[in-house]
Amino acid sequence: MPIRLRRSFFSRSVHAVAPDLIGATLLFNGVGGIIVEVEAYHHTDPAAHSFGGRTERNAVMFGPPGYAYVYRSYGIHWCLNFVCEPEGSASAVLIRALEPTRGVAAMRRRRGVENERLLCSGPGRVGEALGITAAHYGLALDRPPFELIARPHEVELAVGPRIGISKATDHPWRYGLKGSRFLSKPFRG
DNA sequence: TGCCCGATTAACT
DNA sequence: GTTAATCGGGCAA
Repeated sequence: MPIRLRRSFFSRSVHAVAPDLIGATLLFNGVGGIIVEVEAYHHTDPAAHSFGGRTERNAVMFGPPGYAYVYRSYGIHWCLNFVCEPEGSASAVLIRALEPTRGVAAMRRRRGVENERLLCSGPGRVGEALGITAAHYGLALDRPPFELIARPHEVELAVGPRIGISKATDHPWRYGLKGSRFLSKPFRG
């Protein structure tokens, strides 16, 4: 029987939650797959959206853990984060890539691509494949339309520096499923 | 109000 | 490897 992740799963340091999400399954309205790549962001980290303090955009990061932080990226894409740690720490995990397992036809339709490897291999692609928008900002992760299922067994992790940022680039806070072909980019080494 | 730039992607050369 | 697309957040004025 699959075990659902509870709210308490997110009541830990973002640096503990992020690697533990690799191998878990993320579904949104029954569509999604296995989380194969994430990045951790904390408000003491200059690369985090919460670094400059609370604003309208990042407000949910300053609230209790276990909720969705959704933001618009480059005016084009919607990216999904899971808020972590005790209330007020303003940290979150960016969901960067999934291995598609459920609702693949729906994801192909939304993305307009056939190649399964390209359906969810990047944060903007995950948002588009799952149909995430600003309407889902602040939703609880332990209730529909979200469903999170614990990984059934331990996995081998890949760790490296985060992608696409210009500040705090040397922290190894990107985590992936070692050897997965669904990563947004390969891990070095 | 205006300006700069970004936790990106796809389509180029 | 390079670049356009596209727009809201954040900050200076």
